[in-house]
Amino acid sequence: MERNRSGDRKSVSRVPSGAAVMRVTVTDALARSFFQEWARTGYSGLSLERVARSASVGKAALYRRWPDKAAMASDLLSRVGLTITDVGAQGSLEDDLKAVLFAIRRALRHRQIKCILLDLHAEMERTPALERAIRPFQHMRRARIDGLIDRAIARGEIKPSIDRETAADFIAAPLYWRMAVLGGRSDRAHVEGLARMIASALRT
Amino acid sequence: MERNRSGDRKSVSRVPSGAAVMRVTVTDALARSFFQEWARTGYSGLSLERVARSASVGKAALYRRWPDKAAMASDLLSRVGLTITDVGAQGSLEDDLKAVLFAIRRALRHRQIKCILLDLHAEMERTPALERAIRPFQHMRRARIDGLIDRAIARGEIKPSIDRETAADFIAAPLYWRMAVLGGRSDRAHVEGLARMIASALRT
DNA sequence: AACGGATGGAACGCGACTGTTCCGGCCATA
DNA sequence: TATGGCCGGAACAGTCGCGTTCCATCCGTT
Repeated sequence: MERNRSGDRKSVSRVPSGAAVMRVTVTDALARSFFQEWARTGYSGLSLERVARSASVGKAALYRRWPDKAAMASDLLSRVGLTITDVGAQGSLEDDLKAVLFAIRRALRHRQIKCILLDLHAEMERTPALERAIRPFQHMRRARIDGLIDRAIARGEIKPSIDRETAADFIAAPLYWRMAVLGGRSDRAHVEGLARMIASALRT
Repeated sequence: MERNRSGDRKSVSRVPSGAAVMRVTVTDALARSFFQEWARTGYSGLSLERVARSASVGKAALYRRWPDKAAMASDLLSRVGLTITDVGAQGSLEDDLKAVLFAIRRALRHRQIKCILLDLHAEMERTPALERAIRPFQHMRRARIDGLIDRAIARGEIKPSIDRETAADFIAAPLYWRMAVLGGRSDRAHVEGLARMIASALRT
């Protein structure tokens, strides 16, 4: 085998390409393929070579942007973080809970997000870089739930002495468990029942 | 390179081995190494070659027992299932809950079990064989929780109209979320608070 | 209009894992 | 006591991904 050097007869036709500036379309295609492959194969089975191939992009273009898998994951995750929108304050604890739960449900309904989250939680134990990348998300979620609890305390709906950490666990966990871990569904009635039960737990 | 066939001079010393019956010690060593490696590298990064190596066992001995990774995982998981013991009925809903929660906590305290569970939940989405292997566990857990709920209904502590599925989610999820997903701790007081809050939610 | 760095594509050397096959040696069972 | 078939070890061919390097081409910027 020989390199395809000048002087060789053109072995196969080549598609034109290139410009003096990184093209956003290439970066976006790589990001899309990265998440798609992540959901399909899991993080540890994720091959950057395949990512580039499925994005119809040269491998060199990928490695010019990110040095390795962990850096790529961290960078892409941090970008997604920026697009998260807050849910406003509703009138009561139960309505606040419903708003948060519906937001969680909206995310977990996407099979891709569900798979990546499950995989991420498993991989964090082994790849500290991922844990660092995901921390901002956890803080954001925590802050939102703290706000929710503050409002409920101000309204007198729950006691100020509540263990906020455990309260936060109660809000996120059952829906995640049902949708992500068990792979079940969650309709409107389920979310409303959940909100009622969580509210009852928090009032304890 | 040549095979090490009869007639060659002994190239290196070889440790004696072999018998006409599969040795349980070999099977056990493979099982131990399998779970150890699983926790370390995750299912998809799990190499049977490494499993055999770390068990100090020939690769052939492994492949003589199981045809591939999925079969090995299914078989070993089903064996572990047999060792699960039931927790007896306590006097009240809250005490029943505490018993179940302490059992869950005991399991999740082992880093190895925690890692494997997280990984399993992520991998089930991709490897149907694992889903099939784990189903008996889910049924077992479900049956136990159904029993707990039946007793509480009989005592009049909760309504017979309760959504048992959601109730089961409430029992398992918060502790799993805290210990496995977030990597946090759970002391005795936490479990007791959890039991109180879950009981309150179930009574809704 | 000219520049220069990005582009798709191809290949490289390396290392790892897979599933299989062979061997001589050994020992639990019948 | 005889022996069948398991044992560790080693090698195999094949596949795959890694991270790098080269090329000729192209086109957004200045």
